[in-house]
Amino acid sequence: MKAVKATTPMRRASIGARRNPASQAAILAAARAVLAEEGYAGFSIDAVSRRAGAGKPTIYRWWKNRADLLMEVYAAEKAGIRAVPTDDLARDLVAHTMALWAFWCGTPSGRTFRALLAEAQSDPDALAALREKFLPERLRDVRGLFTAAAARGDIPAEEVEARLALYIGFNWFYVLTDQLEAGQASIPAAMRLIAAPTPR
Amino acid sequence: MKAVKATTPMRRASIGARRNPASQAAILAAARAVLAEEGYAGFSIDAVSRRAGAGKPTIYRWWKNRADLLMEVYAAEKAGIRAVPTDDLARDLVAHTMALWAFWCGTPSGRTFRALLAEAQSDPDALAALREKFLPERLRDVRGLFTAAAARGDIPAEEVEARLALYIGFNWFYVLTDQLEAGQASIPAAMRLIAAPTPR
DNA sequence: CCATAACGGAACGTTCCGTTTCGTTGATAT
DNA sequence: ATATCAACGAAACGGAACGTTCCGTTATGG
Repeated sequence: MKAVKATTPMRRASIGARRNPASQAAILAAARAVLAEEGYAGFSIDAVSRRAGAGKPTIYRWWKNRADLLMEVYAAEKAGIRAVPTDDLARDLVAHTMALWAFWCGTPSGRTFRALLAEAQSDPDALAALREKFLPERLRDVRGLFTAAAARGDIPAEEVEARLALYIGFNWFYVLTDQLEAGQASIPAAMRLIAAPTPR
Repeated sequence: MKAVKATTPMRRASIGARRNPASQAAILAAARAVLAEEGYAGFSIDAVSRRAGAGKPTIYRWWKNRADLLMEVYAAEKAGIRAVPTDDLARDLVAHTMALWAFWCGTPSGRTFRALLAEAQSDPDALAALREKFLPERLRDVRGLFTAAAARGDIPAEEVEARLALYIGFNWFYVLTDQLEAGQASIPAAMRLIAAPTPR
């Protein structure tokens, strides 16, 4: 008789001469879980591979490196945090910031984001991808808040970049120091300054 | 006959039953050099050890881990970038920011700082040290600029934290994305906003 | 029906961590 | 004078992770 249950019951074998989307999904889910439970320190390809019940070659068949996987984990998690401008930039920024921080705190995404930024400091390719692809995509909406305000004449158009940098940096500071909870009190004042009408 | 030049000529041997400050200096210099030439990616204890001509145990005799070494490298490099308040917060901030960015660009310190922030994302001890010791020390001066402005009544005292966070984040954003050069143009506008007089 | 390619698993060689062991060195205490 | 002691550089350790390469299995598509 053939070996009883020679293969583990839930094994996700080949589906033929093409990549199995179930593997991709399982790997993404495993990466999420590892980041949620272990943080960036425990996030290793081996750990994800083990957890997903997938071989490492399968991971590298879908993503070219760790940073690439991290970015897709983040993108996949990012629920539809949309930001549509009203007529009050400060109010829009406060609302978006609260939603973003809740997203960072309530999902593994905060940790994913921190891992991403850390990875970009040691991997030039990751930094380039972050700067030229990831950030522009992620910041499209919030940039829209500023350009809309500039279009209304509420802020000078030539200050959009500076104000956007202030906004991004503010968020990064709190997430990178793991002080999102304690920093919430600073949000309204900070957003009021960032959204301040053109002075003088 | 005994082996001619059995020991390398420049070897830095023991100086007796006490730690050799020359070793510490050599290690710090080597760490600087590695960071300058290889960046965070090439910064390994092994590389520093090789470059310094020092044994790894000697490194760990002086510093308890990589993050600890990184922080001392940064502290050792940090020339006296002092910030003494005048009567104009915006002007003080612009001046300090220009000096800081020049320091980050003109020395390995920018890379050291990025390495430090990255290290803190995977090492909880490093994050705690960053938050509770490194940052308060490094930010004492710039915090002084804000409290002085608050004392003058130029900004509300209860907004010091929010404005400081805006300031720190602004710098972090540009250094972490390696955009210090391109971002200089944003400094004046950003500092004007951060230093804006209490609204209304 | 057979070539193809992705699958999970295992092992590869490399790199790095932080630690241990070793023989050597030289200031200090006896 | 000499024994003690701790730090020194070098080398090697065990463990972990990287990214890659094989392997036998699987099932599709030509």
